[in-house]
Amino acid sequence: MAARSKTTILDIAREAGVSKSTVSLVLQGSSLIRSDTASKVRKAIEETGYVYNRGAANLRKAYSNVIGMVVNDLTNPFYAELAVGMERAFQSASVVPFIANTAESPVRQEEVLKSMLEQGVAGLIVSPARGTRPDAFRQIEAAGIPMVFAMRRLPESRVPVVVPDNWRGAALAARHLLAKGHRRLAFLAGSPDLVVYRERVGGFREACQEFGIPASDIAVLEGETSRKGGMACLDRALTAEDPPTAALCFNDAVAFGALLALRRRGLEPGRNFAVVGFDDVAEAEHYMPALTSVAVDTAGLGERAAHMVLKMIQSRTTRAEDHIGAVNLVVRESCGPDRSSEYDTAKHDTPQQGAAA
Amino acid sequence: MAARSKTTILDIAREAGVSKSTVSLVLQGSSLIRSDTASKVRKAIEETGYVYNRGAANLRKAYSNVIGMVVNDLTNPFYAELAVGMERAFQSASVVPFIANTAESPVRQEEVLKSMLEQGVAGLIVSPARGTRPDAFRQIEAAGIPMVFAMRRLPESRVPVVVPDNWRGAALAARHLLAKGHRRLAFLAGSPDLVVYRERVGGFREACQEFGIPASDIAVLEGETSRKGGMACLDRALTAEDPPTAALCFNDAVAFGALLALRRRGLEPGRNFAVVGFDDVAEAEHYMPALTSVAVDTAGLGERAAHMVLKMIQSRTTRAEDHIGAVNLVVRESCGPDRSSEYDTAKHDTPQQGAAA
DNA sequence: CCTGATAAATGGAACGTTCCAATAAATCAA
DNA sequence: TTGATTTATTGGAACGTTCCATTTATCAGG
Repeated sequence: MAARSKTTILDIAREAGVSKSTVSLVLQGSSLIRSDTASKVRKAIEETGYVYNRGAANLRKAYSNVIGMVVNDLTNPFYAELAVGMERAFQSASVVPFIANTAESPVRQEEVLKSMLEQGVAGLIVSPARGTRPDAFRQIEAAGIPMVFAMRRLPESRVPVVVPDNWRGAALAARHLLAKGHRRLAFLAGSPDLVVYRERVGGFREACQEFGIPASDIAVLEGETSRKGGMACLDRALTAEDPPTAALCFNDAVAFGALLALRRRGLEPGRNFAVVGFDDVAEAEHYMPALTSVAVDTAGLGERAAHMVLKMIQSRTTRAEDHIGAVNLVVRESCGPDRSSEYDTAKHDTPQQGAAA
Repeated sequence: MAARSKTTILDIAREAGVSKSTVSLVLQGSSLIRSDTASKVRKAIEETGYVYNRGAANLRKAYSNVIGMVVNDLTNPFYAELAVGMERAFQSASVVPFIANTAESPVRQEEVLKSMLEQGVAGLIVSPARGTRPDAFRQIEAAGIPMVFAMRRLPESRVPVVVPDNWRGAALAARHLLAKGHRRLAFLAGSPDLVVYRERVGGFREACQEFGIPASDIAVLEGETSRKGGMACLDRALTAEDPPTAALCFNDAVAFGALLALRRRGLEPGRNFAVVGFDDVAEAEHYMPALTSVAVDTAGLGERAAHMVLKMIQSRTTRAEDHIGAVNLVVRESCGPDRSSEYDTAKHDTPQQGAAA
């Protein structure tokens, strides 16, 4: 049914009675072309249903307008939000981001990266999958393609990163709990193969030390960083001989799981046990109880990463300075700051700006 | 720092002491090449850090291995899940899906589609943005590119669709509420510019009619299809002179909003007011109270859509039969099926399979 | 050792664009 | 009117691949 012959620049040149070069110039919006010829050409383009072949163009031009965005878990609203922030930045730069999901699989990640390379992306924003080998990006670096890591960093990598101030965020959260009088604390879920984890646990430990909490009174429990993992970790924490009274969770998903597990045990989050999350996803505000969490301005970080890679492309460099994003603790109800547990209008978060490290 | 000269097929031909044609053949895994020459070539590829230029290849081949996936709202976990289902299907077909987000903007959608066309996608899976004009896909259809709509359909379109059985799902849910004795019902959020909406409201009305409910006793309230919209709609519903006792929500996000609004008013969802959602996102099971919802097998539909477009590409057609996915009602706690409101171990959902229409 | 067949490798044209150098057309100063 | 300038337009050679038609190497069978 469809006329499956492709129209090229030559067809529309013939149609408009000009040369292919003229058409090309028009396509690029050159000012060298008289405006009446230009509109003649544009009309022909309109009529023939011509579609520009970017592959052919890139062959000659050696730079493209697509930027790859590789994320490790799209179903996590956190990463979706990151992606949205990036798109916002790209839109005004007339580049198109193509998103691909690795589902936390290094193998899949390799495929995806290869495909993006082959497609000729101008730059890359990557949130590396867990368990990524150090040499996974060798080829990209060799090709000199600008790349930045977002939200996650690799141990020994020279690739610039855009991450929140994990250490400070965790310390902030822990101090909040300590200031409320808690003396036996737990850190729930995550595992040390992620640098983020080490940073967050580091901040957590530091704050505990400041308050003179003996190491024996803090429990750091590894586990899956999901709702399920949170439930499991909390259960594990509470079965200890001398259980903690408060927990800092690796991220909000874990925190939601912890809250759920508390309820299941007949404990009331906020009153009997304090919970703090990390990331401050949109849902945190609307949870029951509303979750106290470390806000990292996800979309802002995404935007930042986008600008970074854009600038790198422009200045044809593969290096840039790391950006450590400010964080701040958004206090809501899950630590029971006020002893009332009414479901009144959630107090509006007034993000007191935190300084970057 | 980086050696910014690109290696081509000729470079590796020289390196391996063969012709470019041979290299090309090796790249395609042809059996015409003796295995020792092949491995010689592969070694050269390895050493030089060569990256295949798919743009150049497509120029000659006129078919590509990328499929575009255009979704209207990535931050909705529902669509993210859809995307994941699609990826699963594509992975085994060695095609790479590139995801782009339109954020419900027809303008952005146009840009994104144009870009994908230019990039030479072999096929397209689209969940159209709200307010998409009927001729938005004219160019794609003219180009004869296989396309399927997922989750949403356009009023007068011949493009094949993969959607859940919205009508039946809504009817199922409404009957559930009616069977529980509710006689004043509301349908919350959404608006008639979406075909999905009309289908769901249709099923809802049909069920009410079956039970002989007068039209004056059912309230259909339009509104934003978000948590916020849900809260607003519920508030609106309850201020009516003779308020409903149960609501079917356009989707789960709306339902979560409705539950929240109930709590804010001091009402207990499940006991004082029944709420049913639609889509059954992962979160529904873990909510408090666990949300009764119409399950649509999102990932399955995504997979289905992927296979559909794959098949269309293979058979070079632009037509296919619509797929209407089976739905079933997952009964949890938000309609208070049992009058106990304990937070005990959530009853495990036993999805009694519903037949397709 | 040759013949014919088969297997393996190759050169060249094409794909649709951009860009440079060159030409043609329009404009201007004298 | 003419040459000098400026403004518009154009052909042709790339870009990195595939694929067809050839050429060259390999191998049986006589």
